[in-house]
Amino acid sequence: MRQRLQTKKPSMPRVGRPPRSAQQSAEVRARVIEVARALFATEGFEAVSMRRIAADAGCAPMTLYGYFHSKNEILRYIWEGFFAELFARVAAAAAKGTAAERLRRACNAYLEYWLEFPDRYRMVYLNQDEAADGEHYFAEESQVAEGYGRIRALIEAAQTEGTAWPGDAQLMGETLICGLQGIAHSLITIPEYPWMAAERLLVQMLGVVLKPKM
Amino acid sequence: MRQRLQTKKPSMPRVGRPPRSAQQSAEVRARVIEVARALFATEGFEAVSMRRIAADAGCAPMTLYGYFHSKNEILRYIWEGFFAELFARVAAAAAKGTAAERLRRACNAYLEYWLEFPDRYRMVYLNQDEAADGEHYFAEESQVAEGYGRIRALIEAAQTEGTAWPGDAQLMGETLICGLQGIAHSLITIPEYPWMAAERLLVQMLGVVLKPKM
DNA sequence: CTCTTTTATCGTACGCGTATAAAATAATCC
DNA sequence: GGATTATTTTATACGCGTACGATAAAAGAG
Repeated sequence: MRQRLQTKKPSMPRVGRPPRSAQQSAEVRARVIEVARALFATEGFEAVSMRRIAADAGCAPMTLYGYFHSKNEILRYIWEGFFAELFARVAAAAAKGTAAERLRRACNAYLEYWLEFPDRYRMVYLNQDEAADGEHYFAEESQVAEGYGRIRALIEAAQTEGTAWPGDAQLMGETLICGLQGIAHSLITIPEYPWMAAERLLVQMLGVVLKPKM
Repeated sequence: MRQRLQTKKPSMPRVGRPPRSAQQSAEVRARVIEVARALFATEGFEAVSMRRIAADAGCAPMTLYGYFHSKNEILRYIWEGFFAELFARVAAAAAKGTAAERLRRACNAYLEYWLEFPDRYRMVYLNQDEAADGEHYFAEESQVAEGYGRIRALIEAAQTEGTAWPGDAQLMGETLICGLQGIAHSLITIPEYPWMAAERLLVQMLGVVLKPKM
């Protein structure tokens, strides 16, 4: 009943078909992700089936499950592209100027990105499923936590500039992020309500951090 | 090929099985909604199938579609109960005190409701489908628009009190609502991030409207 | 080569939401 | 009483995500 003892690492079988190399896996995954990205972009996430992705990728539907846990995990890989573009825009917007101006423009770029691509917003933020154990999550590590940190740094710089209110920069940053998120969410998911213009809401929201302009 | 001319109102057939009375429709709908509400509350929206609702309601699955356009429309009827409880709590919280205190407590009650029932939040705000023509939407009419109006009135009262910043009360109200929504959304959908306490985020967010306390 | 073992791929099947069309029902007309 | 007709109810079927088990493939062992 006991597993056969191995001479090398624990559970390294010496016989049998070898598992895919990391490179093979990465290649297949990359092809599937690219196929899925193109389909989702033109037809939308819900409208594209795993059968369709498999057909375009040249394999059987269930083969995809050897590389991804679920359709949603494929989507989560595609988020990376969204966030990369988003953060590139935000970084470009916040490249120069006073700390207050950089913060203002960064927030504006953030908001404009989601309002320009509401379908992407829905794919990311109206996603019901939460990642199961071992799924690719694309959580705080990498870009997102880094972006949050930059917000806080900008707030601290604005505070030393005298253009931001004094107070806990972390708290102010999280509040601002929630506020931006709420503006995007409300305008995108309740479009039938006659919201004020996003720029005006943003200016008002920035009041949690920045003192009013002269 | 032409329809037969009718003597009474246009398209009032005089023969054939008569349509359900409004009361019959209402009774069946109410029973289905109650059955669905109970099931959704214990098992969650996704986990409950139309077949299951139909079995509990004592009809064939497709019969439900004579009374509702979709599973999501059933859910939208159930929202009404959520919002009724929410607004009752908000109204109770805002019953007495200065305008600033009432606003603060109303916002706190709003936020606490969703944080206490995150599943309800997800059912309402992570809902992908938008209502098709003719579906029961539960949109601004009734309670929600009324709630928004009350927020604005409280802000105006706080302005005359001198406890709120001057400015466009409508703009400030929408910004505050977006901010509350964003706090709820972020804390509920990204629970793995170490957010600051909701009360602190709320106090900070109220800064878009209220002057700091002494 | 064949046998064994491990992994990769895929065919089949389940329950889902719901479109469609057949069946049942309830009324009037003759 | 049929026969007709408008409406309600339901049986069937489709494509979906994916669990499960069968099959194919790739390696060492003999």
